[in-house]
Amino acid sequence: MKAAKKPVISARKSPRQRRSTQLVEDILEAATRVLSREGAQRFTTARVAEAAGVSVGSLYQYFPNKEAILFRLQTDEWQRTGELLHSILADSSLAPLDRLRATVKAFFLSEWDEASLRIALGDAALNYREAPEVQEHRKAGLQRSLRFLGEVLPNASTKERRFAADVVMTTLSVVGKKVSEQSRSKAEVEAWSEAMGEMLCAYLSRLMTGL
Amino acid sequence: MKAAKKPVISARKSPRQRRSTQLVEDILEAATRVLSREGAQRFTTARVAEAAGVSVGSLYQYFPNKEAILFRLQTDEWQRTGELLHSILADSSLAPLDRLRATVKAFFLSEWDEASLRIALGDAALNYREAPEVQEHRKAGLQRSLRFLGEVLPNASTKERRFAADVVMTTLSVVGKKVSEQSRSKAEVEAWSEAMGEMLCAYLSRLMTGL
DNA sequence: CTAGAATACGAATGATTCGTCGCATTCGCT
DNA sequence: AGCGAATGCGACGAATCATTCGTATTCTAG
Repeated sequence: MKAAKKPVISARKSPRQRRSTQLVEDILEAATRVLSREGAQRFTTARVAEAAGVSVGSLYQYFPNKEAILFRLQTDEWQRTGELLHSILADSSLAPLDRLRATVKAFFLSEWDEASLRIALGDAALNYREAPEVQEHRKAGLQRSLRFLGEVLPNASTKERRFAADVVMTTLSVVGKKVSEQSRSKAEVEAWSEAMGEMLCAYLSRLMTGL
Repeated sequence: MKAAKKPVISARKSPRQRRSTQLVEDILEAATRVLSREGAQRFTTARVAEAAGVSVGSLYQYFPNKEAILFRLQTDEWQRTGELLHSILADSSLAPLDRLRATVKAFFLSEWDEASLRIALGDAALNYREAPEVQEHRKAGLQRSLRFLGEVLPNASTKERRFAADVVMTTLSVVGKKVSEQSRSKAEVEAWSEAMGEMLCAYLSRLMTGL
């Protein structure tokens, strides 16, 4: 794979007047619609602009390129899901492993009911896979799950906990994605979420006793 | 996602003379090189043809379109890996769960040492995700793993075994892909393969006792 | 009210790519 | 050798896109 030119992914300039603020919102909303309805392949600046009732030129006033729009959508999505999951994982009214099960279920259902958007976002992510911004978000997500693992594996070293967190979170996200990709019924998704919940709990249980 | 025009993925015509047989081989070999070196994004018929020392026109004599070449590469890959994994999973000189561990390890290492090709093939797969041919291969792979699950879960119903096989195989393949995507050292990949081996074994063990 | 800044527009540009078609060359066979 | 079929060629048409830039419109401060 040859080195590609470095992509700019951050925003171009901030809106200063009210109309332009609205314009950026319109663009993001339209981008979501286009992405979810047409798929990553057909996500083009022209289509987004049209769906937003805005001209391409205006779009480029606030986003340096197409990827920036996609990355923004992805970031917002990560934000939302991250908060959802973390709130469940931190809820101390349940036993730790039950929290994990609940988290898995919530995640799978959330992926499921926005499947077309999530799938398209995933497809689009190929374009900025190696961007440092992505690594940042990944690390941040891992960080947040570390508190939970401290609870479950109090005797493990930090390194071991980091690794376990990585394994659990990666498995969760990647299987969740795959499952929602194969458009299944809600019942099937729930069955999968239970299976994965059990699998992850079984793994952690083994680590708990085995360390 | 709007419906796209149906893609033709099978071969166009079979070579009849020796030179054309050679030509097809050259094309496939070149396609592998291009895909692995340039990535899915830059995989174009022109580049493949040039790398093969062949004209685009000739290429289109034997492949109806670009996807057909990619799908052929993917199929060959599946064939090889499928056989590798199945041979390990069926080797009765080891305890079942140890066979599973060995399978996981073999799979992860195999993904790892051809990472750039596997990644690019995965990226390219977006274009024919829903093609029936893909489902076929998926089903076939699942089928082969069922014998193993019969050994491990003799008391489970066929339905339960099918589901468990799906869960295990999906998790395996999808995590393996992700891990090799984040170009890691061989040692890291081995650590992951052990972790996933343990995770899958822990899951199956729980099913064995829980049913 | 008005000037100048901010914003919006969208046609034009340049780059890529897929797949085809008419013609040239080579092969296999008698 | 010589004929018809198979094979190989690569310029070309058509399509799609990302991004820019000159111009028009709208806002805001004074």
